[in-house]
Amino acid sequence: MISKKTIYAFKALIHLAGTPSGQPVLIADLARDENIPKKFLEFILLSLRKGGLLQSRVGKGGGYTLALPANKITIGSIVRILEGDIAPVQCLSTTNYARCEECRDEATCGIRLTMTDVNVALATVLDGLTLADMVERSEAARNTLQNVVDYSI
Amino acid sequence: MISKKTIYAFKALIHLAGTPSGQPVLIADLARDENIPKKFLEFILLSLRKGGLLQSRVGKGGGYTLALPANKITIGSIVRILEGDIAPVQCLSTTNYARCEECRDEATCGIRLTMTDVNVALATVLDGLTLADMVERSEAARNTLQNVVDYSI
DNA sequence: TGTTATGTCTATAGAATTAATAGACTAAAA
DNA sequence: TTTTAGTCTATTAATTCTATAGACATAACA
Repeated sequence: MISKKTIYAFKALIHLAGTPSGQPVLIADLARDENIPKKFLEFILLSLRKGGLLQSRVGKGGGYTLALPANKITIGSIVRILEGDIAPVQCLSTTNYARCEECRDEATCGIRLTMTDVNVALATVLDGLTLADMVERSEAARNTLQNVVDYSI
Repeated sequence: MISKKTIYAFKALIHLAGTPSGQPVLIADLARDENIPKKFLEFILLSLRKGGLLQSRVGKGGGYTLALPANKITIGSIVRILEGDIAPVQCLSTTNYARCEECRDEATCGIRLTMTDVNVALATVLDGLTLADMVERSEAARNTLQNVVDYSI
């Protein structure tokens, strides 16, 4: 289950992706519009910036903008930055590897050998989806619904 | 990331799958052999029994056995019992659905529309793997390693 | 029948993680 | 040099996860 922190990040990124490019958005505005606790959002945006997904400018006229086009920002990269990892077991993590406490032998651990498949499946789907997908799918759904409404009038 | 509870469940189930069929295993033995806190394991085994994956018998000669052959026990079913769910967002859960707090409109939520793919990928891989895979892959790895050792002598 | 073995159940305590807040600091612009 | 806005470090609050305790119920067997 994805944490609230990551959901907040998605919301903020979607908001930024929908802002005319170059126009910085203030943390305060983002927090208000998306209903995210401001201080918590600060921390999230900072993580995303350090992760290379956002750019910021301080001072008047400052704020946050995407550092890349939305279709270059994968959902996987967002999750990795905020959840620390994607792997279902830490002994499978590349970014955050740790041996499992009581693992007698990693090479023959049935849990690990099976979770590898899960890890690959997750990484594949998460790295195949981007912020642009989030925006586009939402728009597509809105349009479809709009048509339904139009017809029904 | 999978919880310790679920890892303990895997270990216990693998142990049971490796026990001659019909032979009940005591909680105490499982706890000792697999290095799992006994009371915690009690609770885990109880959950698995209520979930239909284990059978138990009380009294002398009692203990736990698998309720199904290992190749009929999917990893997905184990995870669902212990983690409550598989879905990355609760609004996508079938077993445990809940509307996301601040979701304005579920039908057009970009997060939800994207996480659907993740949900499907996860369910597919988890329901395609079984306890038997865990056991077999471990054995296969052991055999391979054994051969390497043999050759090197 | 009663004694022992074993799982069941409810409650609670402790630890770890996640979510949220506070306040001082730094950088940029006008 | 004043105002705006992000940065950083600490701390607190809430929640979830892990673990433990103890009384209870059930089955086997002498």
